[in-house]
Amino acid sequence: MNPSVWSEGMYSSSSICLDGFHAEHLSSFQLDPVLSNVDVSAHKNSEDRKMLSESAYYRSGDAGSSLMNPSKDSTTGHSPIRRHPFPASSSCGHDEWNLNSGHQAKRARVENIIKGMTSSPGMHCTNVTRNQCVKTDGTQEKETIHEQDYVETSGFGSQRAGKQLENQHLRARFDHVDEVIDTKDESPETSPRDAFTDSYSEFQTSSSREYQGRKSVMSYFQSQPERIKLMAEVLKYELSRAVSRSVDSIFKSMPLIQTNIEGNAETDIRLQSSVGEDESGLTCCGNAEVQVPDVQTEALSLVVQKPQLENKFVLHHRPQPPILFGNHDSKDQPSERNHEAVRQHALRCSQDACSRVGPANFDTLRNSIKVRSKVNSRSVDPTLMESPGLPHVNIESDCLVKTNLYMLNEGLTTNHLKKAKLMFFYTRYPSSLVLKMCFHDVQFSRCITSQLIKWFSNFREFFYIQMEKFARHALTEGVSDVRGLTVERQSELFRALNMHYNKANDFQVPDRFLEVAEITLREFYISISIGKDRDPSWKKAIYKVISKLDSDVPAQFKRHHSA
DNA sequence: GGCTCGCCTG
DNA sequence: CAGGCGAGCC
Repeated sequence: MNPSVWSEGMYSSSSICLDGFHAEHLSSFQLDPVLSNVDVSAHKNSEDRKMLSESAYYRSGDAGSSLMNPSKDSTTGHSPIRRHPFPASSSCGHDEWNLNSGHQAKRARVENIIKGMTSSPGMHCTNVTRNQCVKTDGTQEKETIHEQDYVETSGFGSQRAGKQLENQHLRARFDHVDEVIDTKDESPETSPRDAFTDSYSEFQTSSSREYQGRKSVMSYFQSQPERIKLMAEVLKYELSRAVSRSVDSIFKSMPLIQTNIEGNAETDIRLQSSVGEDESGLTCCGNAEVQVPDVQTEALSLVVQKPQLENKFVLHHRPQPPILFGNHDSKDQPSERNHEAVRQHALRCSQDACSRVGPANFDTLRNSIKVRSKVNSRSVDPTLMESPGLPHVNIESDCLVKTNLYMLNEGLTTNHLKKAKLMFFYTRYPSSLVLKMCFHDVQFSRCITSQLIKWFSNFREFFYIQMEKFARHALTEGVSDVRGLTVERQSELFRALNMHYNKANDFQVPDRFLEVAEITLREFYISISIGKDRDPSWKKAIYKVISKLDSDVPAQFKRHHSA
């Protein structure tokens, strides 16, 4: 029997043309490893479903607030502690805020503001439009600033010009807030909100009779302690803004967590949709190597970037370096260090924010995050920014959730396994460095490393078993010339290997792997043919030969900023 | 002693 | 594929 005929004719009867598949792959290759895989939509859809369900879990607030905030009312979804002096059903208490309610209620509210207890988290002001309820609690806070302004301006009367300057300062500071207040359906006589809205205009046009009427009532608050409280409010607002900016800086650097921490379905959807609009074409990790028109498959791009998918980190990223704090030189920055930096920074920031901001400013912080999400989602519909059904999410829980979302995978996934199998086509004995390079999204530990090593051990085991089996089979078939032992894409041996390591058959197996397989087959054939297999350790020599045939793992498998 | 490897087993 | 085990290496 002709050995060359043996290798092909014996095993190629039902072979498939993988080269044809390869060409097909090339035609469908796209740059984006995560989003361009239209041909694997079925697979991706299942992942998306998982993502959506998991993100919905976060959005529901159950993950953050219910578990983490035992004080939350499980039936209403809102905190049972309602610090706002007015019930939500009264449109922020407008009806109660009348002249007859007296000064005590106002004082109580102002004192609450100063104490940072300005709002009930779940309250939604129904009589406001545009941006007011975007930041439900934050707006509430700003609204109270207007109340303060009104108090001050109403108390101004014919008094000091310095007080006027003070109010003008406040006017300029909160000028952008003025436009958010709607005064519909409320008469100026009975609506304190209207009074607040118009306070400055009334202040400037002191001929307003309504204003004059309120002035006499509000003059109660013109005392020095009230001014101090007013300034305290300003300081509190500044602190809130500073905290918000701090948090924003985190999310600018790590936008991928915005979707999940927000708990806002609209935001989530918009972020998802904006992904497709992102002209940068980069994933959150900014994988540059995927833009190299290398010969690889969609399956590879799926597997390589799959951890992001599994972690619901599907958001795109602007061109700036993704996750660097302090050091903006992304070159030669180990990904592990970047991730660790993110974790540490997020932890510090979140802990810092949680410890510094008062209970009221937690809400401001939360709303700042909320708005930031909208900003990044591009086409922002202000109406979507109102989320009446949005359950109150305990900001402290948010802090923990956010921090956890920064974490790396602490376990290997099935996609890591798929990736490892594809890597086996290049390296049978990967070093720990290569493993860390290729699985940079995994928090390496002894356990993880051992598992990866074990995987490749299992891969080798299967590989060598197949080699021995086919070598013995060739011997029984009477193959006498080792040169006739070849491994080609049509051969049964390759099909068995391909089925094991590349079950989906959508990865272009490198030719080098065929060469290595052929060498291995011949090594086994020779050893068996000369009786070396009687030595219990006869395979060791073969292993030693094969271990020297490893190739470099392509850049697609490695971290994005590795050379 | 810790680690890796291969073999065996489930 | 993972766990257990022993061998070998450093």
